[in-house]
Amino acid sequence: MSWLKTVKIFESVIQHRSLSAAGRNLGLSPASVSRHMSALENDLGVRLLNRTSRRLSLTEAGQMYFEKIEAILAQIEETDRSVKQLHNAPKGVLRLHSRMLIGQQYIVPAMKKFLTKYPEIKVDLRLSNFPVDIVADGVDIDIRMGKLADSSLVASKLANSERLLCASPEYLAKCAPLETPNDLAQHSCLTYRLDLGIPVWRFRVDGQNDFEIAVDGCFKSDSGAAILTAAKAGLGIAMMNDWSVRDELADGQLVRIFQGYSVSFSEFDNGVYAVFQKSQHLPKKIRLFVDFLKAELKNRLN
Amino acid sequence: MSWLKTVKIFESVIQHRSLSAAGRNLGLSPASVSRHMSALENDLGVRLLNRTSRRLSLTEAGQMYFEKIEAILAQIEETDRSVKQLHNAPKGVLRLHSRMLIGQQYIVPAMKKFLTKYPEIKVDLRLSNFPVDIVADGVDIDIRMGKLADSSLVASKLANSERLLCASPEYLAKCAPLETPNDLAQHSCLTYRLDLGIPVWRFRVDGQNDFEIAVDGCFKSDSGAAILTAAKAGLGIAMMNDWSVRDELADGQLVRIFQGYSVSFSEFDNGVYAVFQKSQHLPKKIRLFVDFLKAELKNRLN
DNA sequence: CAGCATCTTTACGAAAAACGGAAAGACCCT
DNA sequence: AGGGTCTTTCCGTTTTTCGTAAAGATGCTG
Repeated sequence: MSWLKTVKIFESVIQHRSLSAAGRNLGLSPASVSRHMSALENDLGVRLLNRTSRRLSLTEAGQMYFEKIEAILAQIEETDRSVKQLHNAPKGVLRLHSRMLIGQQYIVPAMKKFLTKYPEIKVDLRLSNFPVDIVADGVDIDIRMGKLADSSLVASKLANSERLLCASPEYLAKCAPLETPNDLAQHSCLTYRLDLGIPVWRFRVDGQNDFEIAVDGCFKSDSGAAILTAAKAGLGIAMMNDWSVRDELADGQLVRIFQGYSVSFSEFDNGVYAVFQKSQHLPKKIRLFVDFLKAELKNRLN
Repeated sequence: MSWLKTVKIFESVIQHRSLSAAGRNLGLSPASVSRHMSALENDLGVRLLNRTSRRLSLTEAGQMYFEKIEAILAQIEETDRSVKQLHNAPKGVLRLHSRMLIGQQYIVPAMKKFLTKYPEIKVDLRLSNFPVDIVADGVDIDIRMGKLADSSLVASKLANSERLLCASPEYLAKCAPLETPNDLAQHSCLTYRLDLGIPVWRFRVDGQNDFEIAVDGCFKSDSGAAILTAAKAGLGIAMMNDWSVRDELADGQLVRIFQGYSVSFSEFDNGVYAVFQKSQHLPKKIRLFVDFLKAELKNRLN
C-alpha cells in the first residue's frame, strides 16, 4: 500500500468523522477507504479508529498517530516545496569550473554583476587547465573551448573565438624573418605543456588545405597567463585566443603574425562553450548563468 | 508510486552510490530502481541525482532532499514504534465506566492495587446508572450486568452474581406476613426508577416456572446505594445484587427473604461483565484490566 | 416496532501499477 | 579497440488496487 496515500486518507477520515464521507471527498469508494484504514491498522498492529456503522471516533493510539502524522506530513510538504523552489528560484550554490585564463579575464570580472543581480546565488569557482568530470566532481557548469562529444552533456556556445599567433615588437625586430609558417622552425615558440609529445601547430588556408608544423622554443607552460607574459617579454611567438590578447594587440605590446591563416592546436572550433548536464529539470541558476555569460561575452568579445 | 518505498530506495541508492547496487541490496531490478528515481524526480520537478553509467552523485537538490527526508523517515519510524508500544506496553489512559454501586464497592477499592502494579496506566472512571455508548464516548471498558446482544462488542464475564430480596429485621418484624411472592403486593417494595412503566419483579422456581409480580412502594431511586440505605432504614423490601449486601446480611442489618426463588428484573443472568470493543489489536491495558478485575472479583465475591 | 436510510466490511471481477528480463546506449578500464 | 558494468527504455507478466455489489449493523422516524 502507498503509505502516503493511506495516511492522507486517514487524515480525511478523521476530518470528516466517517469513512464514506472521506471517500466521497477524495473520490474513492467506501470500500477502498475501509481497506486503507484496515491495512494501516494492521501495519501498526494497533486499532486507530473505533467504528460502528453509525459512529466513528479515535482510539488513544489513533489520536497519538494522528498528531504525529500531521506534523510529519507538514514537513514532507514543506520539503517538497523547498526542493521545488530550489529548482525554480535563482538561489543556492553555483559550482563553476573554467580554464584559468578565461576565468580570470572574463568570468571573475563578470561575477560582481551576476551576484548583484541574483543575491541569493553563491558561486564556487574553480580554475584549472584540465578538464573536470562534471558528474563526479559536482560541477554545475564548466567553461571550455571547443565542442565535445559526450552525449550526456550539453555544450552551449557562449562566444565565437579564434586562435592567433603573436609576438612582441622587440622579438620580431631582432629575429629571423617570418614569411611562411615553415619559418617557425627557426623560432622560439611558446607552447602549452600538454604532454602530447612534440608540440604541433595546425594551419589552414582559405578554409581548407590544413597542414601542421612542429614547433619548439625556450619556454613551455600550462598557464596561458604565463605564456602571455613571456610573449610580452619577448621570449618568442605564442598561440593565443583572440580575446586573451585583445588589449595587447590594441596598444601594440603584441603584434599579430600570419594573419591570413587560421591556426589551432587541434580542431579549428575554438569557440567558448558552457558545458553542463543534460537534464529535464535544469536548475534555474544554471540556465541564468549561462544566459548571463552569453550576453556578457557578446558585449566584451565581439 | 508508493512514496515511502521510493524514498527508501532513494536512501539506499545514495548509500550505495549506485542504482544497481541499491537494487541488489533491496531485491529489486536496476530497471525498477531507475523507474523509482525518475518518478521521484518527476514528482519534485527536480533532478536529484547526477548519474552516468559509471558515476553517481547528488545534486544540490538531492542533497537537501536527502537530509530532510532522512529526518522525516526517522520520525515516521519513531511514530510507528511509539504507537506499537502503546499497544504492547501497559500504559496510557484507561477509560472506565461502571454502574455506581459496583463501581464504588469494588472498582474503586481495587484501583490502588491495579495502579500500583501498572504505574504507567492512568484511569478515568465514570460512574452512572445508564448504559454508555462505548464507541461514541470513547470508553475502553464498561462494567455491566448481564449479557448484551451487540455483536461488535465483547462481554467478558467477571463474576457470577444473583439478585436477592432483602429487608431490615425491623421492617420484617412489624409488616404483614411474607409467605409467597404474591404477598409482596401488600408491601413497600423499593424499586429502581427505570421509567419502564409499572415495576415488575420476576421469580423463578427450580430453574423453571417463571412468573412476574407487579410491585410498588414508598421509595424509588436510580441509585442502588440509596435503595440500600432505604432498606437498612426499614423503608421496605429491596432487590439487590448478592455482592452488594454481603456485609449487611452477614451482620444482620438485612435479612434475605424468599431464598428458594431466583429473582430478577428481567433476565436471570445477572453476572458482572466487562464490555469492550471487539478488536484484533486489543490494547494491552484493556486486557490487563479485565484479567485483573476478574481475579480480584473472584477473590471478593465468591 | 418495523421500515428506511446510511454506514462499515467482505467478496469478486476489472483496471491499473509495478516488476523483471532484454536490449540499447554510455562509459571506464585494461 | 574490446570487455564489463552501468543506466535507461520497452514489453509482457504478475501483483496490487479499485469499484460494484451484497450483507450485516445501527440509528431514526412514523
